[in-house]
This record gives sequence, structure tokens and C-alpha cells, in this order.
Amino acid sequence: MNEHEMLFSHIRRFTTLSADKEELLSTRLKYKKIGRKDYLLQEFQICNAYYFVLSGCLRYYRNTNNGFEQILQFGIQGWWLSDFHSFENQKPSEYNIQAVHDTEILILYRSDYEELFDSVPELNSYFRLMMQRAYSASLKKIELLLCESAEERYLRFTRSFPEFVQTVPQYMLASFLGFTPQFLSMLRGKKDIIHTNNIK
Amino acid sequence: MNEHEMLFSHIRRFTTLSADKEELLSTRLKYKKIGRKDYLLQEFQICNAYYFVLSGCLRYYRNTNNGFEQILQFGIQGWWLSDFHSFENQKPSEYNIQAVHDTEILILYRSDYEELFDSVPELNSYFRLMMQRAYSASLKKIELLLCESAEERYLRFTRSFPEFVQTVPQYMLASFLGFTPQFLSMLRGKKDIIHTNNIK
DNA sequence: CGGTCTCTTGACGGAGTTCAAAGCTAGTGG
DNA sequence: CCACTAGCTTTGAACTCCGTCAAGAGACCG
Repeated sequence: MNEHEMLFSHIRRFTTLSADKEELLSTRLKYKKIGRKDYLLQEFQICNAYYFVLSGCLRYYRNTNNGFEQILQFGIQGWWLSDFHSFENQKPSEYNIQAVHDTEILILYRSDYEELFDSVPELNSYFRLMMQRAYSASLKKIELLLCESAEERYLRFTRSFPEFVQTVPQYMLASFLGFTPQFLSMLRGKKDIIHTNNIK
Repeated sequence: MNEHEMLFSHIRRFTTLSADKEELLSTRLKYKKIGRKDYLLQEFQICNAYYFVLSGCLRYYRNTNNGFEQILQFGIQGWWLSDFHSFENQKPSEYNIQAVHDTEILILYRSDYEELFDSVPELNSYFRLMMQRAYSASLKKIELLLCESAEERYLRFTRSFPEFVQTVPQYMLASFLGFTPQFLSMLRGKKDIIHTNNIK
């Protein structure tokens, strides 16, 4: 099974591609393995690709004026990540995309992008649905930021992604959830007593 | 000039439709005028349409557990609004779409939706870009919620949309920006003294 | 007019931040 | 294999932004 299979099976959940079209798409995908802390995009660069995560984890973050890092998205297995605004408008990005762990990705470059949508129109529909999902998810996140306390957000997230939470540094989790690492540490201190009745 | 012209000129900014295709799309659009406080979608209903705002203003909000209203989006002239998640998955919505003022809209019903994407494939591309824009905008909003204080958010928003801010009740603005009406009132009290040197 | 909805003002309280210091852990090089 | 360093996590005390509660003042509408 080749590296592209995971993407194809993802696409099949939303649309159908003929064998030739899969083949054509295949020739435009670039497989890459990057190491922890490697960058796919850095501030001020123009984003020129979409990235599909096969394994590992990416983070999409910004350096704020007050000099620290605000994570806006994680890219995990089966997700597309990019700075879509920079990509579409060919404007320098304000964001960074960096590997949290060693990560395998498929790259779709902008140079192939227009042509690919012409020759494989099903991709229009596929990416329309991807964007719609991403948009719905981020509206949901806005709602949670506005309606829930930091503690509720932490509990909800750890319950929803118990394994993922184990794999990323806590300061990244805190940043993503919208509070300080110190506060997260305090929360953990409180909770761990409750749901760890077994000895360490 | 007919009611559909504003949408067509919006579509032309992103793609090109032949005259027949414009014609075909036209037959699928329904124009509607709704009054202040009328609903296009209510909690527990399945959302079965996309709405394009011609004039007026819609709000997309949720009734929270603690019994008040959290506004997540405003729909203003030239924007599409819908509960895309409910629409796509045919699940009951958790949100409401209501007119803030008397509002004119174009409606695209789900019953025409699949067929329309087949016969006018350019719409795939158009809506892909709409979703991408909406997603980018909502990521930006997440960033502002996480990085800026309530006061900064208020100032940024009133500077960006000075005329819009005049037209919506302040409690809606406060909800959208993520703080209480009381706090907004306090901010205004502070600021109005500064940039209103002319007499009331 | 009288009632309802919206905006204002102020006192108080609490969730979460900031600052600072110390404890851990893992990677690195000698 | 151990010592050192750098990065991460923990802890606690002081502080602050913003929410909550409550009461009053306008404003709009039948």
C-alpha cells in the first residue's frame, strides 16, 4: 500500500474518483517526512501548499506582539492544514506551521492546484466539504471559548482526545485551549487526585 | 435590475458563469423579505437552506445552558449564512438564525443543492472559496479572542465596522464580542469622553 | 400614559494572569 | 556513564480584568 492510500480513502468518504483521476492526483502529491521542530511555513513567507497529515502532529501558531506563541490549530492524522488566507491571496503569512513530533505529510503545491481542480473537478467538491467542516469546527471552538470556563474547556478536550493530550507538551495544550501553562498545571493538580485513585 | 444581480456580481468576483447557467441558478433562488425578529432557523430544526443576505442583518446565535443568547455570527449584505453542519449532516441544529432588522435574502434550498452543483460545477468552486474565507475569518476571530482583551476587541471592531456598530443593539454587540452588556457600557463611558470632543 | 426592553452606573467577588522561584526531565557532550 | 544545561512543569502570592447583582434612567410601543 502506497503513501497516498490514506488520502484516497479519506477522499472516498466524500466523493468518488475514477482510477485515472486517482492516478493523476497521485502524480501531483509529494510525500515528505519532517522532524520535530521543522517548519513547513514561517511568518512572512507566502504559503504555497496544502499539507495533509499522515502521521505525527503539526501546529499552526502565531507569535503575538507580547512575545509569545498562540496556537490556533493542531494538524493530526487525516487533517489538511495550511494558511488558506495566505495561500489564496498570495500574501505573506502571519503564522507558522511547525512539526510537534516527527511527522509524515502529503504536499499539494499551489503550482499544481488550479490545473488539478480543472482536471479533477471532484476535488472542488471534496475541498468545499473540507473547508465547510473546518469552518463548522472553528465556529464550535468560538462558542466554547465564549461560553465555557477554562476548566470546562480543559475537561471537555481531555475527554474528547485523551490519547492526543498525552502526546503534546502541556504548554502547547494550554495555548491551544486559551490559558496559561501555570493555570493548566493548577487544574491538573486538582483533577489528578480525583480520577487517579490508583497509585502512581 | 433583478433581485439576483447582487449575488451574480458577487459570484463573478470568484468565478465565471455562462448566461444559461446564471439563468438556471436564477430559477433555483427564492427571494424573500423577512421582518425584524422573524426566524429562518430555530433550535432543533434541521437547517435546509443557505441564505444570502441582500440587505438588512441576520444573527446566528445559540441559547446557552445558563439561559442566555450567545451570538456567533452576523450575516450582513453579501454574506452567506446557514448552519452548515446541520445542513450537511441533516442533524437538528443547536442554533437560531433570526433577523436583527427587516432583511432581504436569497434562499438556496437543499432540495436543489446537489442537482445545482452537478449542472453548474462552477458553484463548487465558488462555495469552496466562500467556505475558505469564512474559515479564515473565524480562525482570525479565535486569535483575537485568545490574544486581545475585551477592550481591544471592542476598539478594533468599532474601528473596522463603524457604521454597522451603530445599527445593532449594544447587547448583541457585547454578546458577539464576548463580554457583558454592562462591560460594554462601561467601555463606552470611558471612550466617548475621549473621542467626542464636540458637544453632544 | 403604563409596561417592557435597553442602557447605565457602582459595589463586590472570583476566575484566571503575572511574577518569581524551585523542582523535574531529557538530551548532550565529555 | 555521569554531569550539565536547557526546557518544561509545578507551586504560591499578589493582582486585575471582567462578571454578577442590583437599582435606576431612558426609550419605545401599544
